[in-house]
Amino acid sequence: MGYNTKQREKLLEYLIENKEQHMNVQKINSCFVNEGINVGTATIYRQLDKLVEQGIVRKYIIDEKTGACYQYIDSENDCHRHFHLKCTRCGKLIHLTCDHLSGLGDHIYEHHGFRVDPSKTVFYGLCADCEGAVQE
Amino acid sequence: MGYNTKQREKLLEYLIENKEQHMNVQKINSCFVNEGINVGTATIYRQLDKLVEQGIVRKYIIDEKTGACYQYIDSENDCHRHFHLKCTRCGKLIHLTCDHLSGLGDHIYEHHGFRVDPSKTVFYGLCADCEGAVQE
DNA sequence: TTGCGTGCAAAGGTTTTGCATGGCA
DNA sequence: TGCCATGCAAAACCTTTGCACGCAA
Repeated sequence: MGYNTKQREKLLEYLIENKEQHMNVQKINSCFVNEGINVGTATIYRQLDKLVEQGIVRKYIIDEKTGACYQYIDSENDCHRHFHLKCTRCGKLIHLTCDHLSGLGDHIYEHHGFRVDPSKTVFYGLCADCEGAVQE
Repeated sequence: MGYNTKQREKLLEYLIENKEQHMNVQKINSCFVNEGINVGTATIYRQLDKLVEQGIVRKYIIDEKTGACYQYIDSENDCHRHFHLKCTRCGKLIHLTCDHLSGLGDHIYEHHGFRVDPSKTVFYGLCADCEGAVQE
């Protein structure tokens, strides 16, 4: 399982504190800098890889430009069917909870033989605010 | 709509010729080199951006490491009404017309106030063939 | 003590940008 | 002619890697 270094602890602690949001390496890095914690970027990447492999953290590919995002998997209310909605106008990212879309992946798999990967799939469209703005 | 330069024509021609598969900038570039056509990489990126914006080409993020892929949108299919499944392994694009899914957009709109645009939304995952191949 | 983890810097890759030139309309 | 498009090179960006050192167990 690997050593339990203080860098790993700090990283995990930070991800748990921010488990409602997506974090990328940039955010993590600047937070550590602000708090005076010195953790090399390479270490962050290497530890994140391990955390993902161990099933503790989930990695999302939402936007090629901002890089990969990471999120702690809260075992109490985690959902593998967690999808994302991204507004093409304002760029807002909305997390869609599993209750509403549960069964979507199953349906596509059972009826169409396709195994959807929610960590890569993003629904594009207009959020409520932007749809109103466009129609005016 | 912009000028109709010979670089743009060559690029579009090439994408149409290969409309069954997705192409990345590297492939496009080396093909042009082989044919003795000189088109700068920056131009390819800039033209692809425009083609995507104009709805002529669709852009895919399959894998963060290999970079973006592009594919001509075949206008014979009515791609505004159905969803698309993209296999991250073989690149196959599946046009999914399904009653069960057509209610999906309505559901998301009614419950989350988000207007999904099916022509821009792609489900990433593994097709039946590739899922079988991976498991072996 | 053993060997994994770390930090730094350099390298890897894709994509973007600045600027002078070229070409479409 | 006016302005957008192009080409080249440099830069920006995220991510990975090599290597010597440090630290957990």
